Amino acid sequence: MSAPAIPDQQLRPMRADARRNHERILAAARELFAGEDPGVQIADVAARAGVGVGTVYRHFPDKEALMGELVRERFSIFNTQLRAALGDASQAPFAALSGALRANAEALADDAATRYAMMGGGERAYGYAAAELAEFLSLSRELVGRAHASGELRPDFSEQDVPMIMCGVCATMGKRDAGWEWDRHLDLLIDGMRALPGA
Amino acid sequence: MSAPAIPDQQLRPMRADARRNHERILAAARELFAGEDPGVQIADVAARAGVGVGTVYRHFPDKEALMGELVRERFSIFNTQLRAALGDASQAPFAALSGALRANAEALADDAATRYAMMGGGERAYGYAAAELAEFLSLSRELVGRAHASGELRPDFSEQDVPMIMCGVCATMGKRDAGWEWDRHLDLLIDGMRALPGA
DNA sequence: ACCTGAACACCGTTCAAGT
DNA sequence: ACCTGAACACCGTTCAAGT
Repeated sequence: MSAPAIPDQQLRPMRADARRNHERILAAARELFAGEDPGVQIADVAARAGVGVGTVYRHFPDKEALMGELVRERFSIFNTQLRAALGDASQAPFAALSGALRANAEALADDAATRYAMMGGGERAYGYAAAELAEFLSLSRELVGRAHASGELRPDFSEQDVPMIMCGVCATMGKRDAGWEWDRHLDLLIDGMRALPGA
Repeated sequence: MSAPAIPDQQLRPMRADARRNHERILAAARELFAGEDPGVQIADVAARAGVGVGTVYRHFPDKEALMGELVRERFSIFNTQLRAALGDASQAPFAALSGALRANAEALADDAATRYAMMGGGERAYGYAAAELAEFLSLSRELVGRAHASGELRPDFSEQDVPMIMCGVCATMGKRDAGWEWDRHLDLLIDGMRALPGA
């Protein structure tokens, strides 16, 4: 067996300097991916992190893996939000679902680096987040099921529509001079999710 | 003055062989961009078109310009569709707007190459389509205005929301194993666009 | 006028040498 | 164990030579 793809997840703890470098590389990637320049290079990330390029490749097998780690961490935070919505008994089921969508969208709107990774990392970047994606769908399924049971959600809405909505809204965030607002985009979608009053 | 960015639009007509090469390059790009491989190279496009790489660069100043031309042609077709919707007196205004959205989305769903150009061409690719984008917004404004006048459209909907919706739906098309359907995405948005019955 | 493709420049990735 | 950065490979782009 070769080294794990993401040393962060390996069984034995990393040496102190390696752990520090790992965090510095991720922090540098977040700073640079969030910037204006769409052509961020691994050498830039290494320089910003204060390490050699080889060290970046020791921690992340390729550029997509570095982006994939940002995606993975973001879905982990999404899942925390979905669990909070499931655990909050004070909200009606539809409000819990739509509120979780909005909270996740707001977090993503503030995180240009992860949007960069999500939009530009290719399919393989999502592969690194497979476990978190499966958990995301599972939690979505529970929230959607409750909202169906309460009759507030349109009958044909499925848990797959939760990531679909996040993907669509994410694509419209942070476009310069586009002239639109992502939160109104989400308003349209959430209103479209409601069960028809007469049905 | 240097040569125009897109020879297709220059004042004097191209020589017959140049025109044929121009079309062959675009056809090759469409075929390759629509394929599975996300890393299409200019050398691949040139080989498929049966020309040298220098010929590709003679017709398109860089890779983004080649993608931009696909975006430009697509918005030109979008505009034809919007004009048809405006000219069809048999439809109610909301149906004309939502029908045009759906027709354009269906066309885009069948055109993976242009989706590739739209998602991966960067902001500059849209610069090549500036005139068509302005026309798209102008036509959208008229369709949206009519639907507001008839009271069927939610009051805060603006013409900027038309490209926003197209962008969001486009981002969810053609994802392998994503488990969702773009046409249901559009259903949600169109239902969210309706004015509230009680308002 | 336009075409060609070898040459150049740039950037992702590797790996031999170092600590 | 981990780090470094020169070297390599690949691909976008240019340009001198050709038709």
